[in-house]
Amino acid sequence: MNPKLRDVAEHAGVSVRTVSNVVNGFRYVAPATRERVQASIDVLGYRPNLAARTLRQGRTGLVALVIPEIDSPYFAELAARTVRVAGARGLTVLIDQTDGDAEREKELLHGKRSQLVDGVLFSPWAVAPAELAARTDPVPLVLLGEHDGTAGVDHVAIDNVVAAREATAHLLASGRRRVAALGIQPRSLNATARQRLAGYRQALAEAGLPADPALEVPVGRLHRADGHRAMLRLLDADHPPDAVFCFTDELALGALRAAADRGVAVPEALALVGFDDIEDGRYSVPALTTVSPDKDRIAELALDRLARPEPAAPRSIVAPHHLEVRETS
Amino acid sequence: MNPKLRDVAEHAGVSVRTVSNVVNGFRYVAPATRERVQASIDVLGYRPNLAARTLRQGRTGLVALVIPEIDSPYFAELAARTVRVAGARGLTVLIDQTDGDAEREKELLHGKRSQLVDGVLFSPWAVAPAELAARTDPVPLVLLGEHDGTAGVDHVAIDNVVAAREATAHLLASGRRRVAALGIQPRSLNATARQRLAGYRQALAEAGLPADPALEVPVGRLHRADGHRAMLRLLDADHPPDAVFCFTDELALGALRAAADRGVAVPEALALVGFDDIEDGRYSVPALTTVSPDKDRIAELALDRLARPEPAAPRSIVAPHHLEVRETS
DNA sequence: AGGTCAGTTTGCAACGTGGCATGCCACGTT
DNA sequence: AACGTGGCATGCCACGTTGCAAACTGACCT
Repeated sequence: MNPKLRDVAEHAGVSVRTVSNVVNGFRYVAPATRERVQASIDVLGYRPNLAARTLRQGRTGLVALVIPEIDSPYFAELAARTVRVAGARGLTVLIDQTDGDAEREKELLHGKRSQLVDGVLFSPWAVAPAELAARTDPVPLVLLGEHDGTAGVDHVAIDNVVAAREATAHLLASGRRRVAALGIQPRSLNATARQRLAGYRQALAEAGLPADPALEVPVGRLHRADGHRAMLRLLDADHPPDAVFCFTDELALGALRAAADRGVAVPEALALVGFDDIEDGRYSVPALTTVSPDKDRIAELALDRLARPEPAAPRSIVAPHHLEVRETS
Repeated sequence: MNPKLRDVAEHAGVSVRTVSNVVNGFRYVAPATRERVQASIDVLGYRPNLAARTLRQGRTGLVALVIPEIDSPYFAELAARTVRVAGARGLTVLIDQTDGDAEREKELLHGKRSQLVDGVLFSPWAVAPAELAARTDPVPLVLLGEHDGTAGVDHVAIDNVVAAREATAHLLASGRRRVAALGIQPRSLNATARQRLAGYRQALAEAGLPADPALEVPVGRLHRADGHRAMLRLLDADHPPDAVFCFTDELALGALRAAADRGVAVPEALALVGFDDIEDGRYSVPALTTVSPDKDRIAELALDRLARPEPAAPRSIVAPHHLEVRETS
């Protein structure tokens, strides 16, 4: 059994309360006492029991990060930054992986981790806005990435519509005329994909181009395999595009591989823009042009929001982004 | 304030203990009672306080996963699998990121998370074996990937020496004669790098080739940028290699990019083998030949080991791996 | 009738900690 | 001499839960 305050107290010949005072750096402890108690702590190897402390003071120092998949590079990078920022603030991050499963998301939304965490950073995939609005769990929640605006919930995200418009406009500016959008989620409530599609269409409209349904390409999920498959189909079809705006870098990397499979030169015959600025895209051949969200800022803003002392009115916070032009465009 | 057992008990007109029995699925609760209590739970929105539960029963249901960087794809993939396997066993994973910092690793090793977690999965980077041996913290620990064998600690890893030998032999089998090893960690205690180097040398020796110090290439860390930099130097030097065994896929992807920068054809003029089988390598152009550790198995074995009821004698468990031959060799 | 037993419900105590209020002492002030 | 003050140490209690053991019920058996 681990030593407890009682054991330390007996060893040092003081009361339990005094040991607690030493542990918590209470002001009025005589230096001699403090020293003696500290010595006992060291000798016995005492460590505060976090469960008891938590029970007593009602806070855990834990934050849940709920994401679809930790091994998707964008989420991995976001998680890494979140853990780092949280650590600097004395918080520990606990990861929940939903695999995009609506049931799992619902559970977590409605407090499956309640009482265990001081806050939840939630990156939804499948869950409906109504579900968010119906939330009664008192633990603070900040939505990451989803930005649909209907539910009265805090969220932090970049402006997906603007970013998508910029990315598409960038492709159009280089003279491309058949620009596809790859990453549409037909059966999903995913707001992000919808916003990126909207931005894409805006850019086309501004360039006086009609939206061509054949160029709005749906995918199952947003992985390399999906991008690869979809791109092969596009390239094998009658009128292949001369550029593709991919809703994620993973899709784009899959598409890039498909172009290589078909011997299509990138960027000469086919330009690509991705989204997320994952590390992989910097070293792909050719290197991937992409929309780069400021992930550090997202993590900081989200944790700021969680740390607010009292329940404030829900806010939408927009994180910065920029277009990182590399070799695929 | 959240409702507690007391509140539910009053609402349902039963004792606190009975509510607890319902919550925990205790056998001997009359169906009618159970139903009534459940109704009260639903009405009040009761959720068990995990801190109190933890305090009472001494277990938290949390497992710490201590890794250098969550956004390194290998660790991201390992983390994803760990979270999944843990979830299936009713455990939650908490991520600690050390950034390879020895101090941070030491803290965590010696129980910074003690009392908060039921076990620690530890993937060390900088920490010395002596530090491991000196560990007194009673929380079960399983080492991942490090396999130096001196410290009396559980660990799970693939056989790095054999894997490295196979990878190198594979390159030699295709007629390559100047095979470099990329990923040596000169200033680090990292056992993994040493084992992979040993395997590489074994393969050379078996082929009757001398070890050439110029072909044993050190790097700072194991990222794409390091592989890129080191490969550029190799290619720009007098006698560039005709094959490279990279100690991680990330290094290999950086090297691949360097080859593209210098117009060196892969695999014709330069063959590459990586290590880790990360998703990126499947979609790179050309796709990366790599040593594939069975990450699912590693996660399972490690959690098995953590779950052992009583302190057993420390064991080294070897997880399976295989060589995944793709296009770079 | 008394005994046994499975099923059901309950009260008490304890997990280890920190908030609170209070006690105690030495010293300086009125 | 009485009083006030600041520094220091302490005891009691509650946080919400579950283990334990006991108690009660009715049915069934001897």
